[in-house]
Amino acid sequence: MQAAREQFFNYLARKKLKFTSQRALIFDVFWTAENHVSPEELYGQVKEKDPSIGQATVYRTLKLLSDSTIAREVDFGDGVTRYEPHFGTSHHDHLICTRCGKSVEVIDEKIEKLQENLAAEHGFTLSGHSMYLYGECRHCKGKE
Amino acid sequence: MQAAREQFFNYLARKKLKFTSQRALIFDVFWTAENHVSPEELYGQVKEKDPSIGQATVYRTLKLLSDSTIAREVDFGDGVTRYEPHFGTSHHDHLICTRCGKSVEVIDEKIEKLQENLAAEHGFTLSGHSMYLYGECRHCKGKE
DNA sequence: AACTTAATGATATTGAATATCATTATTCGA
DNA sequence: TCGAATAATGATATTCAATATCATTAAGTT
Repeated sequence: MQAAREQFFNYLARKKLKFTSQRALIFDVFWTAENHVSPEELYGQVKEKDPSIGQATVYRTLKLLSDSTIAREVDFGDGVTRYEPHFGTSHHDHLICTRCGKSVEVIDEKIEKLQENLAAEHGFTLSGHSMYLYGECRHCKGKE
Repeated sequence: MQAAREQFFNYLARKKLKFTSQRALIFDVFWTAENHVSPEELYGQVKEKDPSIGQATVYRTLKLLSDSTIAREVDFGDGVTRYEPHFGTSHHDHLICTRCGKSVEVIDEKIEKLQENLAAEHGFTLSGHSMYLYGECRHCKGKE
Protein backbone atom coordinates (compact mmCIF):
# COMPACT_ATOMS: atom_id res chain seq x y z
CA MET A 1 0.00 0.00 0.00
CA GLN A 2 1.35 3.36 -0.91
CA ALA A 3 2.36 5.67 1.86
CA ALA A 4 -0.44 8.20 1.50
CA ARG A 5 -3.12 5.54 1.42
CA GLU A 6 -1.57 4.01 4.50
CA GLN A 7 -1.56 7.33 6.26
CA PHE A 8 -5.24 7.71 5.49
CA PHE A 9 -5.88 4.22 6.85
CA ASN A 10 -3.95 5.00 10.01
CA TYR A 11 -5.72 8.30 10.46
CA LEU A 12 -9.09 6.58 10.30
CA ALA A 13 -7.99 3.88 12.73
CA ARG A 14 -6.69 6.44 15.17
CA LYS A 15 -10.00 8.25 15.11
CA LYS A 16 -11.92 4.98 15.32
CA LEU A 17 -13.41 5.60 11.92
CA LYS A 18 -13.97 2.93 9.34
CA PHE A 19 -12.02 2.17 6.22
CA THR A 20 -14.86 1.54 3.81
CA SER A 21 -14.73 0.52 0.18
CA GLN A 22 -16.16 3.92 -0.78
CA ARG A 23 -13.42 5.78 1.04
CA ALA A 24 -10.80 3.57 -0.57
CA LEU A 25 -12.22 4.23 -4.03
CA ILE A 26 -12.55 7.97 -3.50
CA PHE A 27 -9.02 8.11 -2.20
CA ASP A 28 -7.65 6.26 -5.22
CA VAL A 29 -9.47 8.38 -7.74
CA PHE A 30 -8.49 11.55 -5.92
CA TRP A 31 -4.88 10.51 -5.78
CA THR A 32 -4.61 9.86 -9.51
CA ALA A 33 -6.83 12.78 -10.56
CA GLU A 34 -5.34 15.94 -11.89
CA ASN A 35 -4.57 18.62 -9.39
CA HIS A 36 -7.09 21.06 -7.98
CA VAL A 37 -10.15 18.91 -8.32
CA SER A 38 -13.53 20.12 -7.10
CA PRO A 39 -15.88 17.82 -5.17
CA GLU A 40 -18.29 17.76 -8.10
CA GLU A 41 -15.56 16.89 -10.59
CA LEU A 42 -14.31 14.13 -8.36
CA TYR A 43 -17.85 12.89 -7.87
CA GLY A 44 -18.19 12.57 -11.64
CA GLN A 45 -14.99 10.57 -11.89
CA VAL A 46 -15.85 8.34 -8.97
CA LYS A 47 -19.29 7.61 -10.35
CA GLU A 48 -17.74 6.17 -13.49
CA LYS A 49 -16.15 3.47 -11.39
CA ASP A 50 -19.06 3.01 -9.04
CA PRO A 51 -22.35 4.62 -10.02
CA SER A 52 -23.94 3.76 -6.70
CA ILE A 53 -21.73 6.13 -4.77
CA GLY A 54 -23.38 9.18 -3.25
CA GLN A 55 -22.14 12.68 -3.70
CA ALA A 56 -22.41 13.43 0.00
CA THR A 57 -19.86 10.70 0.59
CA VAL A 58 -17.43 12.41 -1.75
CA TYR A 59 -17.82 15.67 0.14
CA ARG A 60 -17.41 13.89 3.44
CA THR A 61 -14.35 11.97 2.34
CA LEU A 62 -12.63 15.05 0.98
CA LYS A 63 -13.12 16.68 4.33
CA LEU A 64 -11.55 13.68 6.00
CA LEU A 65 -8.60 13.81 3.63
CA SER A 66 -8.22 17.45 4.47
CA ASP A 67 -8.41 16.80 8.21
CA SER A 68 -5.79 14.11 7.92
CA THR A 69 -3.45 16.54 6.11
CA ILE A 70 -3.38 14.29 3.07
CA ALA A 71 -5.24 16.85 1.02
CA ARG A 72 -5.38 20.60 1.14
CA GLU A 73 -8.25 22.92 0.35
CA VAL A 74 -7.57 25.62 -2.20
CA ASP A 75 -9.85 28.50 -2.96
CA PHE A 76 -9.36 30.28 -6.27
CA GLY A 77 -12.24 32.59 -5.50
CA ASP A 78 -14.65 31.21 -8.07
CA GLY A 79 -17.13 29.84 -5.57
CA VAL A 80 -15.97 26.24 -5.43
CA THR A 81 -13.52 24.72 -3.03
CA ARG A 82 -10.91 22.59 -4.69
CA TYR A 83 -8.63 19.97 -3.20
CA GLU A 84 -5.09 19.01 -4.01
CA PRO A 85 -2.91 16.16 -2.74
CA HIS A 86 -0.69 17.42 0.00
CA PHE A 87 0.94 14.33 1.47
CA GLY A 88 4.69 14.39 1.15
CA THR A 89 4.61 17.64 -0.75
CA SER A 90 5.92 20.84 0.67
CA HIS A 91 3.81 23.90 1.16
CA HIS A 92 3.31 26.05 -1.89
CA ASP A 93 1.20 28.91 -3.15
CA HIS A 94 -0.51 29.54 -6.46
CA LEU A 95 0.03 31.76 -9.44
CA ILE A 96 -3.13 31.93 -11.52
CA CYS A 97 -3.66 33.22 -15.04
CA THR A 98 -6.71 35.46 -15.15
CA ARG A 99 -7.20 34.71 -18.84
CA CYS A 100 -6.89 30.96 -19.28
CA GLY A 101 -7.20 29.87 -15.65
CA LYS A 102 -3.95 27.94 -15.66
CA SER A 103 -2.36 27.70 -12.24
CA VAL A 104 1.27 27.21 -11.31
CA GLU A 105 2.54 26.17 -7.94
CA VAL A 106 5.17 28.46 -6.53
CA ILE A 107 7.21 28.80 -3.39
CA ASP A 108 9.50 31.51 -2.10
CA GLU A 109 11.28 30.98 1.17
CA LYS A 110 12.05 34.65 1.53
CA ILE A 111 8.36 35.53 1.33
CA GLU A 112 7.55 32.85 3.90
CA LYS A 113 10.12 34.30 6.25
CA LEU A 114 8.85 37.84 5.80
CA GLN A 115 5.30 36.70 6.49
CA GLU A 116 6.46 35.24 9.79
CA ASN A 117 8.17 38.48 10.70
CA LEU A 118 5.19 40.59 9.69
CA ALA A 119 2.87 38.51 11.85
CA ALA A 120 5.28 38.63 14.78
CA GLU A 121 5.43 42.41 14.57
CA HIS A 122 1.71 42.45 15.25
CA GLY A 123 1.95 39.94 18.08
CA PHE A 124 0.57 37.06 16.04
CA THR A 125 1.79 33.48 16.05
CA LEU A 126 1.34 32.32 12.49
CA SER A 127 -0.31 28.96 11.89
CA GLY A 128 -0.84 29.23 8.17
CA HIS A 129 -1.48 31.48 5.25
CA SER A 130 -2.96 31.58 1.82
CA MET A 131 -1.48 33.53 -1.03
CA TYR A 132 -2.75 33.76 -4.56
CA LEU A 133 -1.03 35.77 -7.25
CA TYR A 134 -3.14 36.78 -10.23
CA GLY A 135 -1.88 37.88 -13.62
CA GLU A 136 -1.44 36.96 -17.24
CA CYS A 137 0.71 34.05 -18.23
CA ARG A 138 3.29 34.11 -20.99
CA HIS A 139 0.90 32.67 -23.57
CA CYS A 140 -2.08 34.88 -22.88
CA LYS A 141 -0.11 38.09 -22.58
CA GLY A 142 0.27 38.65 -26.33
CA LYS A 143 -3.26 37.79 -27.32
CA GLU A 144 -6.09 40.22 -27.58
CA MET B 1 -19.75 66.14 -1.15
CA GLN B 2 -16.92 64.04 0.07
CA ALA B 3 -14.44 62.76 -2.46
CA ALA B 4 -15.42 59.11 -2.40
CA ARG B 5 -19.11 59.85 -2.80
CA GLU B 6 -18.26 62.15 -5.68
CA GLN B 7 -16.18 59.47 -7.32
CA PHE B 8 -19.11 57.10 -7.05
CA PHE B 9 -21.36 59.70 -8.61
CA ASN B 10 -18.91 60.26 -11.45
CA TYR B 11 -18.48 56.57 -12.02
CA LEU B 12 -22.23 56.15 -12.40
CA ALA B 13 -22.45 59.12 -14.76
CA ARG B 14 -19.63 57.81 -16.90
CA LYS B 15 -21.39 54.47 -17.22
CA LYS B 16 -24.74 56.15 -17.84
CA LEU B 17 -26.11 54.68 -14.67
CA LYS B 18 -28.40 56.48 -12.32
CA PHE B 19 -27.66 58.05 -8.98
CA THR B 20 -30.66 56.89 -6.99
CA SER B 21 -31.60 57.60 -3.41
CA GLN B 22 -31.06 53.94 -2.56
CA ARG B 23 -27.53 53.99 -3.90
CA ALA B 24 -26.81 57.19 -1.99
CA LEU B 25 -28.08 55.68 1.23
CA ILE B 26 -26.24 52.41 0.78
CA PHE B 27 -23.07 54.29 0.01
CA ASP B 28 -23.37 56.43 3.13
CA VAL B 29 -24.06 53.52 5.42
CA PHE B 30 -21.25 51.51 3.87
CA TRP B 31 -18.84 54.37 4.22
CA THR B 32 -19.49 54.86 7.92
CA ALA B 33 -19.86 51.16 8.75
CA GLU B 34 -17.07 49.29 10.37
CA ASN B 35 -14.62 47.61 8.11
CA HIS B 36 -15.17 44.26 6.43
CA VAL B 37 -18.92 44.35 6.28
CA SER B 38 -20.87 41.56 4.62
CA PRO B 39 -23.80 42.29 2.30
CA GLU B 40 -26.22 40.87 4.85
CA GLU B 41 -24.80 42.97 7.68
CA LEU B 42 -24.98 46.05 5.55
CA TYR B 43 -28.51 45.19 4.51
CA GLY B 44 -29.48 45.08 8.18
CA GLN B 45 -27.99 48.49 8.83
CA VAL B 46 -29.51 50.01 5.74
CA LYS B 47 -32.94 48.67 6.59
CA GLU B 48 -32.89 50.56 9.87
CA LYS B 49 -32.76 53.79 7.94
CA ASP B 50 -35.10 52.71 5.17
CA PRO B 51 -37.05 49.51 5.73
CA SER B 52 -38.37 49.52 2.20
CA ILE B 53 -34.99 48.84 0.68
CA GLY B 54 -34.46 45.49 -0.98
CA GLN B 55 -31.58 43.22 -0.22
CA ALA B 56 -30.88 42.64 -3.90
CA THR B 57 -30.20 46.34 -4.21
CA VAL B 58 -27.58 46.12 -1.49
CA TYR B 59 -25.85 43.27 -3.30
CA ARG B 60 -26.04 45.16 -6.58
CA THR B 61 -24.72 48.38 -5.11
CA LEU B 62 -21.79 46.68 -3.41
CA LYS B 63 -20.83 45.21 -6.74
CA LEU B 64 -20.95 48.67 -8.27
CA LEU B 65 -18.77 50.04 -5.50
CA SER B 66 -16.36 47.25 -6.15
CA ASP B 67 -16.34 47.89 -9.90
CA SER B 68 -15.69 51.54 -9.33
CA THR B 69 -12.68 50.70 -7.12
CA ILE B 70 -14.29 52.49 -4.19
CA ALA B 71 -14.70 49.22 -2.33
CA ARG B 72 -12.73 46.03 -2.35
CA GLU B 73 -13.94 42.48 -1.90
CA VAL B 74 -12.26 40.47 0.81
CA ASP B 75 -12.65 36.76 1.35
CA PHE B 76 -11.74 35.42 4.77
CA GLY B 77 -12.72 31.94 3.70
CA ASP B 78 -15.84 31.65 5.84
CA GLY B 79 -18.27 31.57 2.96
CA VAL B 80 -19.29 35.19 2.86
CA THR B 81 -17.77 37.93 0.77
CA ARG B 82 -17.03 41.07 2.71
CA TYR B 83 -16.37 44.56 1.47
CA GLU B 84 -14.07 47.26 2.73
CA PRO B 85 -13.67 50.89 1.69
CA HIS B 86 -10.77 51.16 -0.67
CA PHE B 87 -10.93 54.72 -1.97
CA GLY B 88 -7.84 56.67 -1.13
CA THR B 89 -6.38 53.82 0.82
CA SER B 90 -3.34 51.94 -0.28
CA HIS B 91 -3.29 48.25 -0.93
CA HIS B 92 -2.99 46.04 2.09
CA ASP B 93 -3.36 42.43 3.15
CA HIS B 94 -4.94 40.81 6.18
CA LEU B 95 -3.75 39.10 9.31
CA ILE B 96 -6.58 37.15 10.88
CA CYS B 97 -6.86 35.61 14.34
CA THR B 98 -8.19 32.08 14.05
CA ARG B 99 -9.56 32.28 17.60
CA CYS B 100 -11.41 35.57 17.91
CA GLY B 101 -11.68 36.49 14.25
CA LYS B 102 -10.06 39.87 14.68
CA SER B 103 -8.33 41.09 11.54
CA VAL B 104 -5.49 43.51 11.15
CA GLU B 105 -4.48 45.24 7.97
CA VAL B 106 -0.85 44.81 7.08
CA ILE B 107 1.49 45.78 4.31
CA ASP B 108 5.04 44.81 3.52
CA GLU B 109 6.75 46.37 0.55
CA LYS B 110 9.44 43.72 0.49
CA ILE B 111 6.85 40.98 0.14
CA GLU B 112 5.11 42.90 -2.64
CA LYS B 113 8.37 43.19 -4.49
CA LEU B 114 9.18 39.51 -4.08
CA GLN B 115 5.75 38.58 -5.37
CA GLU B 116 6.43 40.56 -8.52
CA ASN B 117 9.74 38.82 -8.99
CA LEU B 118 8.28 35.41 -8.36
CA ALA B 119 5.58 35.98 -10.95
CA ALA B 120 8.07 37.30 -13.46
CA GLU B 121 10.22 34.21 -13.04
CA HIS B 122 7.28 32.21 -14.30
CA GLY B 123 6.55 34.54 -17.17
CA PHE B 124 3.54 36.13 -15.51
CA THR B 125 2.59 39.78 -15.50
CA LEU B 126 1.04 40.36 -12.12
CA SER B 127 -2.24 42.24 -11.94
CA GLY B 128 -3.13 41.56 -8.33
CA HIS B 129 -2.88 39.20 -5.44
CA SER B 130 -4.58 38.15 -2.27
CA MET B 131 -2.73 37.21 0.84
CA TYR B 132 -4.20 36.15 4.15
CA LEU B 133 -2.11 35.26 7.17
CA TYR B 134 -3.75 33.13 9.83
CA GLY B 135 -2.65 32.73 13.41
CA GLU B 136 -3.34 33.57 17.01
CA CYS B 137 -3.30 37.14 18.21
CA ARG B 138 -1.58 38.34 21.34
CA HIS B 139 -4.72 38.15 23.45
CA CYS B 140 -5.87 34.71 22.39
CA LYS B 141 -2.47 33.09 22.56
CA GLY B 142 -2.41 32.64 26.31
CA LYS B 143 -5.94 31.42 26.74
CA GLU B 144 -7.04 27.85 26.71
C1' DA C 1 -21.96 -14.93 15.09
C1' DA C 2 -23.85 -11.18 17.55
C1' DC C 3 -23.45 -6.60 18.72
C1' DT C 4 -22.03 -1.87 18.76
C1' DT C 5 -21.26 1.94 16.22
C1' DA C 6 -20.08 4.42 12.22
C1' DA C 7 -21.03 5.09 7.12
C1' DT C 8 -23.83 5.29 3.30
C1' DG C 9 -27.08 7.18 -0.09
C1' DA C 10 -31.30 9.48 -0.95
C1' DT C 11 -33.38 13.43 0.02
C1' DA C 12 -34.32 17.70 2.09
C1' DT C 13 -32.38 21.88 3.64
C1' DT C 14 -29.45 25.81 4.22
C1' DG C 15 -27.41 30.11 2.90
C1' DA C 16 -25.20 33.20 -0.20
C1' DA C 17 -25.75 35.16 -4.39
C1' DT C 18 -28.06 35.94 -8.79
C1' DA C 19 -32.01 36.05 -12.21
C1' DT C 20 -36.60 37.46 -13.49
C1' DC C 21 -39.99 40.79 -14.13
C1' DA C 22 -43.67 44.07 -13.43
C1' DT C 23 -43.59 48.61 -11.58
C1' DT C 24 -41.29 52.93 -10.44
C1' DA C 25 -37.86 56.50 -10.80
C1' DT C 26 -34.22 59.06 -13.10
C1' DT C 27 -32.12 61.32 -16.82
C1' DC C 28 -31.98 64.00 -20.80
C1' DG C 29 -33.60 66.06 -24.98
C1' DA C 30 -37.21 68.86 -26.97
C1' DT D 1 -40.88 71.77 -17.69
C1' DC D 2 -42.67 67.85 -19.77
C1' DG D 3 -42.39 63.47 -21.63
C1' DA D 4 -39.97 59.61 -23.72
C1' DA D 5 -36.37 56.40 -23.15
C1' DT D 6 -34.07 53.63 -20.19
C1' DA D 7 -32.23 52.07 -15.98
C1' DA D 8 -33.35 50.71 -11.03
C1' DT D 9 -36.06 48.81 -7.62
C1' DG D 10 -38.16 45.28 -4.70
C1' DA D 11 -40.48 40.99 -4.39
C1' DT D 12 -39.91 36.63 -5.55
C1' DA D 13 -38.04 32.65 -7.57
C1' DT D 14 -33.95 30.30 -8.68
C1' DT D 15 -29.28 28.59 -8.69
C1' DC D 16 -25.50 26.26 -6.75
C1' DA D 17 -22.34 24.54 -3.36
C1' DA D 18 -22.38 22.49 0.78
C1' DT D 19 -24.47 20.41 4.86
C1' DA D 20 -28.16 18.07 7.69
C1' DT D 21 -31.37 14.32 8.36
C1' DC D 22 -32.43 9.66 8.73
C1' DA D 23 -33.57 4.92 7.73
C1' DT D 24 -30.73 1.23 6.13
C1' DT D 25 -26.30 -1.06 5.56
C1' DA D 26 -21.69 -2.31 6.58
C1' DA D 27 -17.28 -2.31 9.60
C1' DG D 28 -14.97 -3.53 13.26
C1' DT D 29 -15.01 -5.86 17.93
C1' DT D 30 -15.57 -9.28 21.43
